[in-house]
Amino acid sequence: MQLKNQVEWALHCCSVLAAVPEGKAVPASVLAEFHGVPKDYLAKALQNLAQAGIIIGTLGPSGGYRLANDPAEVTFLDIIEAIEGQRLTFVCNGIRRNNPCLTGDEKRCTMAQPCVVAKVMWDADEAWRNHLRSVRLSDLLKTLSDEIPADILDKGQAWMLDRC
Amino acid sequence: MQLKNQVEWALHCCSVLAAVPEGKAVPASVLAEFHGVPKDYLAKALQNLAQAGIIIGTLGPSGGYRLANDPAEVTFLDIIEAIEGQRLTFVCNGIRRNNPCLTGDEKRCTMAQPCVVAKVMWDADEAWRNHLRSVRLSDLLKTLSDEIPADILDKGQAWMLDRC
DNA sequence: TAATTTCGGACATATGATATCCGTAAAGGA
DNA sequence: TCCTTTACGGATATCATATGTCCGAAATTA
Repeated sequence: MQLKNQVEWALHCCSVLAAVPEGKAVPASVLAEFHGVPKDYLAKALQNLAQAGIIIGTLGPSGGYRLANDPAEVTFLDIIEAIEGQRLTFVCNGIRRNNPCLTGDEKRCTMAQPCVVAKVMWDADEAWRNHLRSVRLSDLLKTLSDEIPADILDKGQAWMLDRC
Repeated sequence: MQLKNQVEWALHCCSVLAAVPEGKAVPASVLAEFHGVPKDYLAKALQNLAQAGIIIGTLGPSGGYRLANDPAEVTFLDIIEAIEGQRLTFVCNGIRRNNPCLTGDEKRCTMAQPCVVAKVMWDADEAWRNHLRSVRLSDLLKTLSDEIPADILDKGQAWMLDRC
């Protein structure tokens, strides 16, 4: 079980877009070059983010992507679900249904009334989600500016603006 | 991102084995029939559990699988890791390495010093693991005996003992 | 000895992740 | 208006992993 590489790309891209000046849009090709990942495949991830309403794509020269909302409104979970979809990591195929000794009610396993195993797994899933929901893009920016010297960040800024 | 079906099978199988009387061993074929899953493929999952030291397989007639330890010693995480392996759900490919504006130290992303993104993801992963570590096979048995009428459980018991 | 069982390996198939390519439409600049 | 740039959507190819099956070897018991 492993998250797609696109998740890593999407998170870093959103982090970049959150730091770009208002009104500027960054093309997929620039984001791809910046991160050293294949442009066409990254484009798919960005399209997913756009469909989820996290970023907005604009056409034409000087077009590209920008954040749709304030960085404080975007959680890690939003971004991850845009890429991975919203299905849970554990799916209950209900193999208790085949248990020759259970009857009717005991066999059921639904979201509302999960079986003993599914309940534990889904609770764990929820713990994962809760943590990801608690971290916002704005938190990421803050940590970045704490960890990375300002002149380095400015250099990145400049590199980016140079090609938008 | 989705856990293998084998995880569901392994959890239910361990739950069954935990309820089997001391000294009895249950063959893979019986566990497969009980749950209605393909015998040969389930066998692979059981082999993984055996290699992880969670269950013990014995050869020959009246052979089969039994729990290696007390149900109170076995956590959900133990079982899941036996099937899925121990690698984290998020792998950092370090795309910051390709960032043309970072130098030396800023590029690194290790377990000891994760980058900002990896840290959040790995913390979330740890929250997931912590929950799974907190639930033991004995807890499962307790919940089962609370939820399922005793006569049904006994029926399952009997069905099982009938073919071991 | 014969039947049963785990064990390990080899193999086949299906599904999803990764990646590339192309045509279309929209928008901006010359 | 024309050309370039860009996102968008679909089609396709490739690779890794999950799923599933089969077989022979070794061990154990009746």
